[in-house]
Amino acid sequence: MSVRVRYAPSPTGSPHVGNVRTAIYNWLFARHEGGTFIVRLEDTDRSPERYVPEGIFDIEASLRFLGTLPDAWWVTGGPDAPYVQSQRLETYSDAARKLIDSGKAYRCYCTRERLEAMRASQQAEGKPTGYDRHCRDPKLREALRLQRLEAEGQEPSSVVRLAMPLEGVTILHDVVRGDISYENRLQDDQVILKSDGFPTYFLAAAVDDHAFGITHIIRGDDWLSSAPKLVQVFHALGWEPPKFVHPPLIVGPDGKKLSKRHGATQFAWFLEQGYLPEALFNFLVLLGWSAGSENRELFSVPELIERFTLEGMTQSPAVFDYEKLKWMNGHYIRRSEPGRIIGMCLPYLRRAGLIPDPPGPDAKDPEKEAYRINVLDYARRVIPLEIERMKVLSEVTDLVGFFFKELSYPEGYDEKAIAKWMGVPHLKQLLTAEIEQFGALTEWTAESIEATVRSIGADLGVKFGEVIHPTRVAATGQTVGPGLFETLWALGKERTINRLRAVLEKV
RNA sequence: GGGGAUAUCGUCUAGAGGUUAGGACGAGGGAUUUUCAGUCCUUAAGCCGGGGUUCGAUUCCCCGUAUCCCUACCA
Repeated sequence: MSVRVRYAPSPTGSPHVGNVRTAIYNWLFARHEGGTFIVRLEDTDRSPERYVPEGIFDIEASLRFLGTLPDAWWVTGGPDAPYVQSQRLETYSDAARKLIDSGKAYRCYCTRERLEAMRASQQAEGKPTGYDRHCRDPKLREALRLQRLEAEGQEPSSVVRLAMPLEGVTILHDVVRGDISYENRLQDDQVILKSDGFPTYFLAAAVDDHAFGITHIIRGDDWLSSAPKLVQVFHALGWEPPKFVHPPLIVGPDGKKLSKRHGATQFAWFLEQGYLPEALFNFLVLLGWSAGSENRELFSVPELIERFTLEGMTQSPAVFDYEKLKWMNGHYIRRSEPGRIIGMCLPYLRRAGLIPDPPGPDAKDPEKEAYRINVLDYARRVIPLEIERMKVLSEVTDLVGFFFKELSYPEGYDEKAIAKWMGVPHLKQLLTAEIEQFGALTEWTAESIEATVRSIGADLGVKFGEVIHPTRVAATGQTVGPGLFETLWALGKERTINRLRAVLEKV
């Protein structure tokens, strides 16, 4: 039977990177096996604090960004549509009814108050917490129902609970962890249908996984403990559960499940910061999976599809190392087509106010032309010089800022840079000579600039560094940056001379 | 309190009875060079503890310890 896997996110906002990784694993496995990758929305939790309807767009965006497109989902539909659980409520209530009829589940009329009191006393006595199965007894259940009926004057609300077997064990066959057994008597009579008519995860997942013909459930390790309940729902419904695959959790530096406390974890943040899809993809895959003895960590997506097997899954939690991600992102930035990086950088420059917004579609041609020459061409000349220094795209604004900002000495100049180089004795002579000789250059190239600067240095009788550094500071306001000559070239003759002149006037 | 899982450099990991315990990020040093970055070379850094099994355990088993996860009308 061919592999069918699913990614089942909930719309709670921008996806957590852990979920993104789960999506990647499912997608890779499906692609490696030539199987089917299904994405369905688990929107059965309607409580306002957790239900974020717009989250669905973030989920879609994350899948598109990474290129892990499903074979079937709510966007394109598919043979098992709909792929949104809130649109399948009848299926779940049918299943619940079937379970009640067969005695595998029962209605529970316990109030939240009773449940809370029960839990409180269990905790106070140091006893294991869990539902006391009060309503599993038909007599007690009916008594409670009548009591509430009388008090409330109408049929009381109820939930449906799974009647867990009271004996025996549930064996979970986990592909990465082997067989795990759980004692049934320790499992709760889980609520499977809520009083609002929505199913809980356990019912909905079992029903849908069965309906979709899912063969492997690949999901985070945080689901491992509750897996026997899911398995029991399958059994109760008379179905064979899929195979389970529980990759390890992604944790923070403190070893706890990665969350906001550890820094940004949401997909949207990585997008804003300027992480490349291939870097995120590559990095996330390696958090819980390894290509074995290959001793490599840089893989293209096709290479990963080729290599991705469940045997490569690791089993201990992985700390999310932002530094390593940055390194990898820098690596991919450097290996990208510069044009692509430039295009991705422009929005950051615009947002930082370094370059203006492009003229609208109905702008006049001369205006468009001016924008192309003054803004785009300049950006295209300047950004490539900083590409090897970028770890994330958003850094571009700091990196190329000096190219765009208006500098007026000492405004905009780095203090330490001034202290170090704007007081050297030969400064005025140097700047004067540069302004004059640069002005006379007919060809403004890195080579011609270098030749000019070198000869000025020789005339002044100072070491190369003694002319390089002051020149850089005068022209850029800082001590770091790309090679001086390409920097001046990119800056342009006019801008360079203007800046040098402004400095000369003030020192 | 109960249950489950996990345990190799600081971090991600390779290893599947005998290895100089390998690679990567990060850190240190060096080279290149006009700075930074990059690139190249290089150094330090690890098998949780205790019992077994075995001629021999990082590796297999048990116990302990530690950590994490679950323990909701959330997923």
